[in-house]
Amino acid sequence: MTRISKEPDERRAEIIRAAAKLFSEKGFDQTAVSDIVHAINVAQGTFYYYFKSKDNVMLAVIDQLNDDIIQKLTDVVNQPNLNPVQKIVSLSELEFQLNREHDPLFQQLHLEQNNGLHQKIIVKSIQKMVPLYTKIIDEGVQQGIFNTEYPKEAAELMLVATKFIFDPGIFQWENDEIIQKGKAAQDMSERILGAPKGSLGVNIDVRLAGMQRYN
Amino acid sequence: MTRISKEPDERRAEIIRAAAKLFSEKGFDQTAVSDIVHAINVAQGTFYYYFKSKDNVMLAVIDQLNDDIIQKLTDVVNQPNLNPVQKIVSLSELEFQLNREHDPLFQQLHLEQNNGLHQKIIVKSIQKMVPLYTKIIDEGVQQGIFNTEYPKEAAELMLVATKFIFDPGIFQWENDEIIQKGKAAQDMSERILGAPKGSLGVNIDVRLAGMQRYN
DNA sequence: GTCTATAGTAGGATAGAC
DNA sequence: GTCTATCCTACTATAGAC
Repeated sequence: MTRISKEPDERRAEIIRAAAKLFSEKGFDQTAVSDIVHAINVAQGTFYYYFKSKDNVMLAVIDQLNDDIIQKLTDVVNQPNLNPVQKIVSLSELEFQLNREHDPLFQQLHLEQNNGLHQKIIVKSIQKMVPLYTKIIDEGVQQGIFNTEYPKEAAELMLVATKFIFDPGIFQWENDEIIQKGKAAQDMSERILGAPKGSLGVNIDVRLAGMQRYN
Repeated sequence: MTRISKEPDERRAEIIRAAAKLFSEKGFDQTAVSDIVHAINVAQGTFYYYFKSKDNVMLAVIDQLNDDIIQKLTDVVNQPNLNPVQKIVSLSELEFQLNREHDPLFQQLHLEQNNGLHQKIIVKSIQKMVPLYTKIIDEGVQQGIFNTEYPKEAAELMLVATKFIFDPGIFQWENDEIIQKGKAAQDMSERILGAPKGSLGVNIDVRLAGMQRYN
């Protein structure tokens, strides 16, 4: 085969693009690395020159999508005319709107065999969201709406708990269990943040829906 | 090779034993299924007759160890002469004592490539511990020491958060971060359970150490 | 129902030439 | 940076023996 050299960034992007397409169409497990390289006429070795593993290219694909979402969520946090409670609610609503649960790409991750990859993606997503929630909680504390000595840890705990507990790939619950856990999450969030009982109850349905979906 | 039939349970146990030995000695990834079957002179087909996959036999190995631990923890919960706070502390102390973090078998699970398997094991462990903590919290509520409408969900939230956050295979923290998160965990646990501030602070050092280790 | 022997497939990953 | 060639090993298939 004739050798065609490209700019590293371009080649890398090319691989990601082809991988994303195939993962969506055929599924992650059904797509072999050889499929990806055939699609763009490069050798298997070239793939491994750019990516450590097949999992790794999936991570790159997801990262691109997530960066987009994080940017939009950041805009909400920086809204000057929302109070902290409104911001938390808006964040949940936006997560719900932007959720990719039904994107075939994300469906792949809920399969048992992709647990490891899925976990990495959840952890990355949490790490990006923690600063956003921390900032809101900090504001709330300053304004006397919330009361906690541990804003960052509270954000982490709530994010880790909800992302993992409500992920259908990790725990499987009945519908009534999800409703109960949603109510509990509201109660416990209020306690952790030192917010008045019921204050985070606005739009609880939307928040619940969001919890079950976003990864 | 001559054919030797054994009781299914015996054969199964034999495979688990051999696998545990090899996984400990050579590592999980470095042990091929062919190594396991050679060690006990059975055919590859026999292995797959008893286990669906290599991951699966690792799960069986870990399950055996965990059942042991759960039994001992259950004994603590059933101690009649301990109050709920003492029980929670004792449970943490015992988890610390029995922790297998330094067992080479468990070390394997913290390797990146075994994330999926590791997660399954954590989830299983949480599912077994939730009833224990729920029972303690229920007792505490009845005795007016705790105050929550969601004992089970509180147990789940605390377990999920601590097991995942403090697992070195999932999140990596600096020492000072761990200390800070330990303090936060105490504060948030008290809030979630509706326990007096500082009431869960007994032996915080031991609880912290436990959190970082047990999977 | 339990086990062997054999043969093979699939596909992720790597080494080393160019 | 790219390619060719090859490795490795989890897993499957099967046909038949106890």
